[in-house]
Amino acid sequence: MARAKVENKYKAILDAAISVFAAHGFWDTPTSLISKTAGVADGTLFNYFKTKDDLINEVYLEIKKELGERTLDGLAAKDSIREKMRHVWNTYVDWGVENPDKFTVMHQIGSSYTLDEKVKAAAETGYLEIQRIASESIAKGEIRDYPTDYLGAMIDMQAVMTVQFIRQNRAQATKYRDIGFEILWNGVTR
Amino acid sequence: MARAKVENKYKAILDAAISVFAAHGFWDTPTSLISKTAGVADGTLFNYFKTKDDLINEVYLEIKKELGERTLDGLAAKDSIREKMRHVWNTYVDWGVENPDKFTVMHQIGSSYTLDEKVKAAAETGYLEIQRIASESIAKGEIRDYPTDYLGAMIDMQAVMTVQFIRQNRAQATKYRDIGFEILWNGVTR
Amino acid sequence: MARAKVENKYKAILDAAISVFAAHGFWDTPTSLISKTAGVADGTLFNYFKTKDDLINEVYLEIKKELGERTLDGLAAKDSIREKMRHVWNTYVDWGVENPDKFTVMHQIGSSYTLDEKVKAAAETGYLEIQRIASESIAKGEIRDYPTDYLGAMIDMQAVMTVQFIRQNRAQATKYRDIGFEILWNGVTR
Amino acid sequence: MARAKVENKYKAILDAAISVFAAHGFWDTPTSLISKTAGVADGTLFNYFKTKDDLINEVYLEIKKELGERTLDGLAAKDSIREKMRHVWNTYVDWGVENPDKFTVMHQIGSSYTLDEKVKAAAETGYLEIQRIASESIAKGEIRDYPTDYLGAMIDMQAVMTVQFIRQNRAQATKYRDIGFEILWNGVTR
DNA sequence: CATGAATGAGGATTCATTCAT
DNA sequence: GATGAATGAATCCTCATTCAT
Repeated sequence: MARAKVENKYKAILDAAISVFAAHGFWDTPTSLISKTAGVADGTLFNYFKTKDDLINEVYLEIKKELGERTLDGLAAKDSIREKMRHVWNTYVDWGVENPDKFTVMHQIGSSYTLDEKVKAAAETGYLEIQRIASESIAKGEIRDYPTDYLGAMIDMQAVMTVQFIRQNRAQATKYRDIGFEILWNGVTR
Repeated sequence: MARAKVENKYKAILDAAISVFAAHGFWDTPTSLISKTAGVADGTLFNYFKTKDDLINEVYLEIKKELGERTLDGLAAKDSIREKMRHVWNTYVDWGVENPDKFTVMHQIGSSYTLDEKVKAAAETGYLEIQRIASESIAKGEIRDYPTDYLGAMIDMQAVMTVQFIRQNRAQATKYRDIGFEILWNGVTR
Repeated sequence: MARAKVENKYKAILDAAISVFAAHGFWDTPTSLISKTAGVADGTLFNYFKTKDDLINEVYLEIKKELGERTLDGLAAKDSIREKMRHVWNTYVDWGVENPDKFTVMHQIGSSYTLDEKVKAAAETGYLEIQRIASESIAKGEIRDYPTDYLGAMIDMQAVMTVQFIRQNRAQATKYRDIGFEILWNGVTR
Repeated sequence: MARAKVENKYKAILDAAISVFAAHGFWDTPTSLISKTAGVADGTLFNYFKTKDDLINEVYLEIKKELGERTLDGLAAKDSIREKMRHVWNTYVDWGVENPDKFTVMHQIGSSYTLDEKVKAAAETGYLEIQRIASESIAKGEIRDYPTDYLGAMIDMQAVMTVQFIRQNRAQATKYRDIGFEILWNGVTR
């Protein structure tokens, strides 16, 4: 029970951070606002995260992990490379649309913050399987022979953009999602 | 010292800001570091930019303007849509590689800072011609019928990524630049 | 240090403010001087008062409250209007002589600072009883029919002046106090 | 002509200072606002007044001088002490009502600023004649034997208060002016 | 004399972090 | 572990004053 309470607080702080980071940007969000939002005392935050930088890194990692797991889920069941890629793409985009705060914060941190090397590495792990699949397909000649990390980054960016467009125009969600995939697919196959 | 080197100082501060923003991120760069780097007194910065926010906006606008002009230069001389697109792509990527600080800062601000609406609008103006060309080509059936702002954003993101890769691997500059264009072109045409 | 000497610190800051305000004027007293005088850290002041303006308002209110209570104390026991007025006058003047800093600061703020409307209103409350007594006496024809707020302001100003004179000449304290009252009484009755 | 221009600027700065001091208080009026209001360059102000403190002292002195002269004007023609006092009172109050800015600034500076001793002394000179008349009357037994500086200060304060009331209620100007005098007269005579 | 850009000390306020309870 | 008052370094910005033109 005591343990549960602790876990709750850790989670509460993380969630609060995501929510206020999304609203104000991590760099001008006071830790006190995070603790207030989480319903804990100012000092408590520092029992769970040594520094604010620690918290930022942790937030990033947590989001990445969630997204990674979600993306992998059901991936193995897909047969063709096209279906696999479609699966990855759809989960990514859908998750971004459903979790606007996490999505925003993930990219905000990713593009404007110098993450710990360890965290950066850990964040990648969830995506190794996808890289592996890509390599395999390249070997089979199914997709063009581009560096797999370049391909990974490309999917990422394309998704960011697509989600942003959908958010401004929810009605067109499916349309934008399909366009995005089409471009991607056409771009990488021959 | 009345009439002095006014224009110089404005420029000096702007350049200093770009350089230190690139190194530390705009949100934790003290204005005092900017003025020191620019070789002016702390207070002087505020003679040229009312607030730090003003400076950030101005930095963004200035960079966008430079890039816009550069991209347009020579564009009209190109005949086919493919050549035009190639021209835009190459100048963008080359500029990004040659101006790493400006490139970094532009995207850092663009993705993590809420710009003034006026600045946002002004920043677009340099890119209207490109949008116009895209529309024209879509009408002619040369490229697929995707929203032009979506296409614009895509080129932007693809370029960001490409520049980042090239910077980590200067030797492969041309290769990455070509791959990027190929993906783009294949993605957008049929 | 959680629960610590909270009340003490609030009081310490308030007292320090009064003391340094009296010496330098509230408008060119740095908050840092106040905190130093109070024996707390610079930042601590802002835990108790949101802004310097807040502190100024609070200082004013606190002084007014103290004076108001002091004036009321024993007032009801006096029978005639003359005795009541004499009581008010004496306490006011005596308090001013005994508390030169509070007296100075109260009038400095009162005459050169735009107080919060709320504070202004709150500051009045302690003096309503006096106004009531004045009204009553006017009704009974004991004192002339002048607006009561005008009468109130008059007593105030007369007291300020009297206290200033006494402070420059402590030996004549009683004499000035009596003269002041005499003028007042003669001015207001027929 | 050159001379005239200079005089104009001196006057312009002084007037500008009075106007903005009245609006914001002298202690948070930047000298740059004064020069802008006066229509001169920032630096020009310091050609006429060595420091801001100098300017404040000068402003005070100028106002006092004007009021002193105005009060004296026509005073000698009055016969009785009552008429003389009435004259002084009326001119003072009327001037205060007609010149709200000067009036405000004069008392703001007088009550919240440490004036140069020289200026303080110079400011008194215009009022010596009034003090002399008071002494004379006391000697003749026409008014009570109170210290003349005390009497002077009293008139001053009473006037401040009266003017403030009139300003909030212009319609009652004459009424308040008369009440004020009545109280004063009753207070000082027997 | 007039100008106004340049200066930099000073000042209010914020906020990550600590630590006694 | 939880708390939240205390801290003080750090930061943005202001403004009186100077001085080269």
